[in-house]
Amino acid sequence: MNVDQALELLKDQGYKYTGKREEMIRVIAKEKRYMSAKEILDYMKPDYPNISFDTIYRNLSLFTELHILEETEFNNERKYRFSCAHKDHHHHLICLRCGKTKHLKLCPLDGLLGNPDDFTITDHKFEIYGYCQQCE
Amino acid sequence: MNVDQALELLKDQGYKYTGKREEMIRVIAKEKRYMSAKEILDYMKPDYPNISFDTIYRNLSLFTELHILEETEFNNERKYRFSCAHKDHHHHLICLRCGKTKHLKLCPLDGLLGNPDDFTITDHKFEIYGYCQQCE
DNA sequence: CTCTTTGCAAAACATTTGCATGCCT
DNA sequence: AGGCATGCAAATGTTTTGCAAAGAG
Repeated sequence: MNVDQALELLKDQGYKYTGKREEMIRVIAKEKRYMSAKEILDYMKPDYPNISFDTIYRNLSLFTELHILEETEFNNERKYRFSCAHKDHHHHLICLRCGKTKHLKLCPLDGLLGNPDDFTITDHKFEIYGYCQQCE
Repeated sequence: MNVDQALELLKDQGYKYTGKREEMIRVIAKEKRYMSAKEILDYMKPDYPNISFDTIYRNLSLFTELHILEETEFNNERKYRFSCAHKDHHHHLICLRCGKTKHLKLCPLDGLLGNPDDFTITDHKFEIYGYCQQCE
């Protein structure tokens, strides 16, 4: 999904266009990495000095609901991190320092032969952590 | 590792034996599932009415450091479980409601052909979430 | 006796909510 | 105009820290 499609989706679902929403999506799309709410806020402060955490959080969860963003946690931080969603199911290598991501086509669930009979699978997480070249 | 080995390890490392530490380890070992700090606290309240979150958290992070416990997060909460006897590298199916786990031999990293050259892998996480028979 | 562990209280921190005002459509 | 979006302030919930008292070796 690109920025324009995301904005289109918002509009289609009856949500309003605001400059803040657009900038939030643009920043996260441009960075191509998992960002914390605080990082996103700091990015927007220059353009919107009064912007508050509420707006960031409210929009982050809206975007996540609409599958515009993906959410994860790592580094034991009680912090959500967000990045742009893609259509295809995929997983990530994630840099523990800067949050940068690399895509991974491999999905380990493909190696499983359907549901175990005593457990209903609803979701899964496969992430590889480490350090990218710049952060090494 | 079993409970006695865990207590032994504590002693060997110069940490003191206390009834609270023992009960914490016993409870988590007995439950065989991921528990939150609050769940552990509630379990111990009857025996130690004055026990506080500080003690729980301080001991949880000590135990995790010593690899007596494993740590993960889901449902937006950090959870801990007793690190079981399995020496082998493994992953889990985890019940999102009760935290119960099932072992999984499959490790997706085995399907990867070594390190990508621009990313140093240090760690990974593969967890399957869903609901166990009782919680369904 | 000495050093660790604990409880208490309060701080730190990320996140959420109520309410009144402001802005998109 | 009408309803969603936002800022402010305050609440929530989890985890952490400083300090003095209690407990283990």
